[in-house]
Amino acid sequence: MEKSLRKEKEFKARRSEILKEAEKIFASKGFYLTTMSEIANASGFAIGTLYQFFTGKEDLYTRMICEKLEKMYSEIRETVNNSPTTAEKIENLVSTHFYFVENNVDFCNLFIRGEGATLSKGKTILRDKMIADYLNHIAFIENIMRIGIEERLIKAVEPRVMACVLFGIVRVFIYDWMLTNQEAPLSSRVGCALDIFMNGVRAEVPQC
Amino acid sequence: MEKSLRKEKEFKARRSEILKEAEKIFASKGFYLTTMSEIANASGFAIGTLYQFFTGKEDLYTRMICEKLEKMYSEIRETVNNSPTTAEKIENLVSTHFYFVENNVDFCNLFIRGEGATLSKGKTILRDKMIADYLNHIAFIENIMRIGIEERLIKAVEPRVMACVLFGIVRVFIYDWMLTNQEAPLSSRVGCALDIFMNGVRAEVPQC
Amino acid sequence: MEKSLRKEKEFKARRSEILKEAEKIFASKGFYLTTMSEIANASGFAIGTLYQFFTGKEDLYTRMICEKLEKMYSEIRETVNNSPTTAEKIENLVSTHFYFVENNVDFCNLFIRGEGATLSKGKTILRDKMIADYLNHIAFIENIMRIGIEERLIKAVEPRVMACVLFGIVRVFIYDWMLTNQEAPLSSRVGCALDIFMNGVRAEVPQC
Amino acid sequence: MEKSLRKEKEFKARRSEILKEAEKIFASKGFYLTTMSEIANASGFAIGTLYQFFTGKEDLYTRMICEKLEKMYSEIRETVNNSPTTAEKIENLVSTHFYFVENNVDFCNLFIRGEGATLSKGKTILRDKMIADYLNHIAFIENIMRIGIEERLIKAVEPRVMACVLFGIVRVFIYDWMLTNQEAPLSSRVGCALDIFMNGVRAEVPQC
DNA sequence: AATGAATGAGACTTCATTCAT
DNA sequence: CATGAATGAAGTCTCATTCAT
Repeated sequence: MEKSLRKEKEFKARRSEILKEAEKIFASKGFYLTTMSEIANASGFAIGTLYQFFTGKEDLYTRMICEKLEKMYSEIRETVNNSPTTAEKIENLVSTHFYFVENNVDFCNLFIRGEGATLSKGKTILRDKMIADYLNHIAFIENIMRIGIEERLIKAVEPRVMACVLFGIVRVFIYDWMLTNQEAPLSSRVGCALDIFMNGVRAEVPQC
Repeated sequence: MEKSLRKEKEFKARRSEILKEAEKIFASKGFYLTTMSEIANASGFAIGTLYQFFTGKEDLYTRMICEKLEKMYSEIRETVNNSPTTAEKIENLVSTHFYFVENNVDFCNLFIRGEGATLSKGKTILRDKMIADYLNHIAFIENIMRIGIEERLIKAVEPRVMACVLFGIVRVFIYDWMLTNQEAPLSSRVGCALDIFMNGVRAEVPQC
Repeated sequence: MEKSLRKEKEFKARRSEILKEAEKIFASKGFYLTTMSEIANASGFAIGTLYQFFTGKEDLYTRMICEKLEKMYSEIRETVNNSPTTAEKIENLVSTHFYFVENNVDFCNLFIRGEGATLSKGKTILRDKMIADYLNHIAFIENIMRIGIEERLIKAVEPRVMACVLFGIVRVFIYDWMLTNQEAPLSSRVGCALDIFMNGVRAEVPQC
Repeated sequence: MEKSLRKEKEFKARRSEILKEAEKIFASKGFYLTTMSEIANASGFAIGTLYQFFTGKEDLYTRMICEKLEKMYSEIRETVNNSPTTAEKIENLVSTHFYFVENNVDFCNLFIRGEGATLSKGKTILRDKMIADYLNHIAFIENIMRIGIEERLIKAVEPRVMACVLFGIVRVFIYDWMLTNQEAPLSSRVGCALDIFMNGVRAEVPQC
């Protein structure tokens, strides 16, 4: 019992180690230019050993992406759900996302690269998963919008559209930050992003 | 003279034919799962013939992407530059982009897939080109924002940020439309997108 | 009649032009790394035109070699046959050979490279031809040796062996000269080569 | 330790097996007409396995040639160096060379064929190596000549020239033997070759 | 007769996966 | 359970040759 417990633990530790190293290499070269042999080398295991943790290269890649995305989304959700007011929820939706990106630059590079929509011939598992994740996340934001509308914080237009816009703004800030590699941390842009989202860019019409 | 002219024309026509078919296949399977043999088959040429038009698979892919992007950006710019007012410029910036996407769904799929940032081992030509294109486009939008600020149409915050946001909104509308494949045409969302960009999502605070 | 004569002449001139250029390229890169396209370019004809003069790449190569070798051997033979004494025959056998090499360095490179023994799968035409040429030449020298023996200029050992040795000495002088690219002309070594051939290297035993 | 030793040994055995089979095929068809697939078949390995021992076809070919030449030259040198007198050194220089040829007919065919001076486009590694080997060997013989001169066995003309001549004689005997495929073993010609080298072909002038 | 674009067979090489040790 | 050598399918690209113009 104890023995099997330790084994279980060791197994997970090794698996994590592999995923960690794989992430770096995949991030720098993409799925196709990364070889199993490289991952084996980097993680200190033999090639054959990788196949005890994953059914193949594609599985390794897919799980790496999925587990990391899972982590990101759950972090965002948890923080948002724990925020008392809607305004704070919205703010944390953005700031947690930014925070994750800052701490996982390599991983996020994969998405700028964007690879992986279709890996092997027939399968679109990863593509489907990523679309599902997107739709899920949009639905999650949409819900917040809906609450905001009820609370009269947000105007009563299609909440889904607003959710998309917010997500689009988040994504473009990330994209721009990763490409331009600014000195300022991404998280310093939260206020800026939210201001435009909330108030738009139109100049204030002077009130009588 | 006449003869060489016709040859020139035929050459371009064949090259276009290849690019057209390659676009479809690349769009459906990505760079790596697409084979030269498939492109040859689809375009009705022998494999060797492809190499008279392009130096290799990578060249074929790169040129296909670049030429199409060139076309998109020039269309957008032309329309925008011909628009008399800033408001119209902004509107056309969005609508022309949407229009292009609607007419080039296959091609745009490549970007959802996002592949191609790094193709061969050392080269990042395509990646660099795409980043340059992005920065160029942002600069172009930024300029419009700047004019808008002078005209007091747009509020006086960093124009580059507003440019990014506008681009992000455009992109997320495209992304969402391509994933959900709505019945409504993408171009029907222009107004909606612009409204949020201009006015934000905040509920109107009732003025006393 | 006159017309066909001019045509005939033009045909030969073009053919020669092709062979001349082909020789240079083959000499610098060998048979396999030389392409028909290169030869076409260098000789100023279209690829297709080459096939009006030769049945293919192999034929072009084979004829180039054969005709040049033919020229060399006939030059040697003519000079030798016109030499009055056996001593002069032997001297000219060497000097004419050296002279040819000096004037056809490119061509001779092909033999240092030595390529061409077997070109296409089943055929050994060139190999056979070159072996035949070798044996012919040896027989020719052998005959001179035989005469020398009769004249008591040369000692009465197997004339074929002496022929081989003479040929071997000629060849090694050529080889060495081409590799070391000495400033001194190859022909300046004739005396030296012949001295060893005639007298050997043994120190003179002082006669009582 | 013991294990890795056995592995090392097995590795070398396999590598040798491949080289041995490759030698035969290369010898019969030359570098370009030999395919990796043939070598794989002949040696009983899969194509991919060849690439665990050699970086490519060219490497395989180059190493095969170089290692064999190395063997030949070291055999010759060892025997010569162990010979007490200069006369014996010279004799063994020839006889060991002949002996090697008799036992490596296939390999030596490659040199009659002579291929390999230039393999791939830019590289002349093999060519350079072979030239270096030639010059080395000539220098080695030259040294023996020099000693012979000191000992008054050999006459005092340029030792390098005599070295070349001796090498040329060796080579032409080999060449002739391989082409005519005589029943008599090559090694039976040592005396004959040396006699001409030492004494020349001139008829003895009858001493008073 | 001259052209040179098109052809496509076939070579080399890579690398995910397996399996005997 | 770990290992890593062996496998071989499959992809890219070259280039001699053909043939319509």
